[in-house]
Amino acid sequence: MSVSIRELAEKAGVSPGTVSHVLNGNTAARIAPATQDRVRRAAEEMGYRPNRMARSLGRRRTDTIGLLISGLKNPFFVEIMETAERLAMNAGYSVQLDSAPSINGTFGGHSKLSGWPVDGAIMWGIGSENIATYLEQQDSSIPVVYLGAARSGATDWVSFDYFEGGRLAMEHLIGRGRRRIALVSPYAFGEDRHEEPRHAAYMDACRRTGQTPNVLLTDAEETRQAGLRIAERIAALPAGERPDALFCHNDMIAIGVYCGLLRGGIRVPEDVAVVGFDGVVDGQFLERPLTTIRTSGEDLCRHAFDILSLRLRGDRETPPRQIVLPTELTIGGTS
Amino acid sequence: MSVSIRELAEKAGVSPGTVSHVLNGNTAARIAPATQDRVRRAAEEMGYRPNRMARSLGRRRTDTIGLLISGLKNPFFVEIMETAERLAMNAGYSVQLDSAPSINGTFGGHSKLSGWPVDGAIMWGIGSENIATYLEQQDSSIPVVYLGAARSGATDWVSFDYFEGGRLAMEHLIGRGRRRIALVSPYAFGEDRHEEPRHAAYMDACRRTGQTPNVLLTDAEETRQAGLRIAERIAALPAGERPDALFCHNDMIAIGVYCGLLRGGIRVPEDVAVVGFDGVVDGQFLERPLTTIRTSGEDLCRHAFDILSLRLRGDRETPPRQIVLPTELTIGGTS
DNA sequence: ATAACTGCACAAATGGTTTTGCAAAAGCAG
DNA sequence: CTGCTTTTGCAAAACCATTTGTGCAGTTAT
Repeated sequence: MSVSIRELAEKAGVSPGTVSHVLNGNTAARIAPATQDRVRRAAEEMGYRPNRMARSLGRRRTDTIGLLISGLKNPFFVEIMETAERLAMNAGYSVQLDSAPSINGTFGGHSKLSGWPVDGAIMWGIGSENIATYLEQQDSSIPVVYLGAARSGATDWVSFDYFEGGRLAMEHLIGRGRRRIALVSPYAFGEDRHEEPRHAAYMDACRRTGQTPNVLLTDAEETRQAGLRIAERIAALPAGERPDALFCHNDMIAIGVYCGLLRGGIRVPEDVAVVGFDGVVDGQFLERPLTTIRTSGEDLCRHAFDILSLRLRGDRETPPRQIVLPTELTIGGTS
Repeated sequence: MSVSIRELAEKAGVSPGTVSHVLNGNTAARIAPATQDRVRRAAEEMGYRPNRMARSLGRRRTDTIGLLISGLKNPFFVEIMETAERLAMNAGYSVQLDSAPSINGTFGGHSKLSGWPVDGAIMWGIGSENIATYLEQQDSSIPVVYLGAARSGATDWVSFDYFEGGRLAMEHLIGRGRRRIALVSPYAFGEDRHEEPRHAAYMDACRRTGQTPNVLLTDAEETRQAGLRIAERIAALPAGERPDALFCHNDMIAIGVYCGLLRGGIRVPEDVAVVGFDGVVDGQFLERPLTTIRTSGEDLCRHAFDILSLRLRGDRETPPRQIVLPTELTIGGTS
């Protein structure tokens, strides 16, 4: 058992309240320097650590932020996670991670969330069901910063300029003479995410260059395996009917696609060019680095944390911060 | 603000204690069915959720297990993490993740750990400093199951048969006629980890086949970047002085090595064979799947969790469980 | 002598759990 | 039916480990 504030108080010859005042640096309590010394010394000697449960209970805050993201199999989210962890630690917060298996995976009821209360949260804001479940468990008045998609209403969010990213990708492919570009996406048009800006950019570019849009769906998956399956379907087509370029919704899919194309005997980029999205490090460790639209998960998370810090410090009233971060074309060897 | 047990009790017309008994299914308290109904209904109506801090404080347990692992950039650890999360959730536990940036990265003092108390922990047992720091923060009497390395003393642990894995890798390479096999490892001999069984297996095989051992060190890193650098060094050698095979300490390194060799114009496996270790999914998404020694992070974690469950259920006295899991050679296209 | 200040103990509050105890109801022998 | 024991059902209180505001004795300043 660990040592309690009462034992420590006894050893230092003061009351528990005094210990608390000293150790929390409560200057309003005006504890004599000599007493402070005694308390601190005793705390050191006994290896006192305040019980975090009791402390949070009394203070009505946990010094913890929640991080709700969707599947660490995608290194993009690992980057966000590690950044959040780092920033939070430096600011004196802990992180409670709640990671859904996939972007569309549900937590299957609140029992699948950790359930620990947090002071605020950062969440990858796609699966609205997950968000609702999460907020239901938390005091719903905690500040939340959403990631990865523009949101309506007075919420704080940070996202990327996905439309511009899509435009960059399409421009690039078109500039390389591709005229039968297909989009590989987990999302069908008209579904819940019909506002997907990458789709819009794709459609836009098709229209401008007179191409017939061709969307290859991965059944809501965003994995390498899904990409692989898409590539197999493409490889099975007669050479004349194949797209000459694939704009993939993210790098995981693109990596699977790339790999599947090569295995199907299709040359990349000679026969089919491949462009991903996100700029995860994995894409740089193919024999040809993946052409991709780079986004910085670190920047994303940093901005989100800055906003959250602001709210946690009490600024609940200033207008919502809504940030759109730039994207950047990284030309690799697959296009 | 959320509703407290007192408010709920008032609404149901009972005392707070009774509410607690009902909601926790305390049969010893013999609450009349009708009263139970009333309480449950009121709880439902008011959306009551017990405050987890208060609950943990009173019960002296957190229903949370700690998971101390070393760097989710390596998908091997993601697999462990997700497994732990899943098993814990099903058993009614939450997971508090504490992830060091890398296997040798230090947390830099306890402020870098989340600091939330847990009922028990599973930890990847390499960095002894991290472990000490961690245990110092926790009630040191909590049960801990170590992962990934045999440990002395009466501790529970689960590991793989790394020596056998190393032997499999070396046999395989030797069977394919390789006679200038180098080991790529983050650990020098004689350092803190001089017991590293993969080294032992390597040395063993060298001795039996009369090869001169050749250990290429990555400066304690286990990343793709480190592997890439090793490959660059190899590519810079005159063809005659190059190893004809590389046995890499893990898949991350192997992927970097593979990639670097290709970019250096070296053919894999014709000029140099590459074998990894772990069997992470990333290795299967190179144009040639990586030959590797497959280990199941899921099995590892499952066993660890079983043991931890046992201890958490009160079995603290039975002899330590120490489990060594098998490894398996997966032949890909890089050897 | 009175007012202001100093330094700390004290106690209430946080939101639960769990043990104890007691009144009322039920069971049972006479 | 009475008087005793047992059982039932729940309130009450102690406890968990801390924070924080109040109050008060003792000291110093005016």
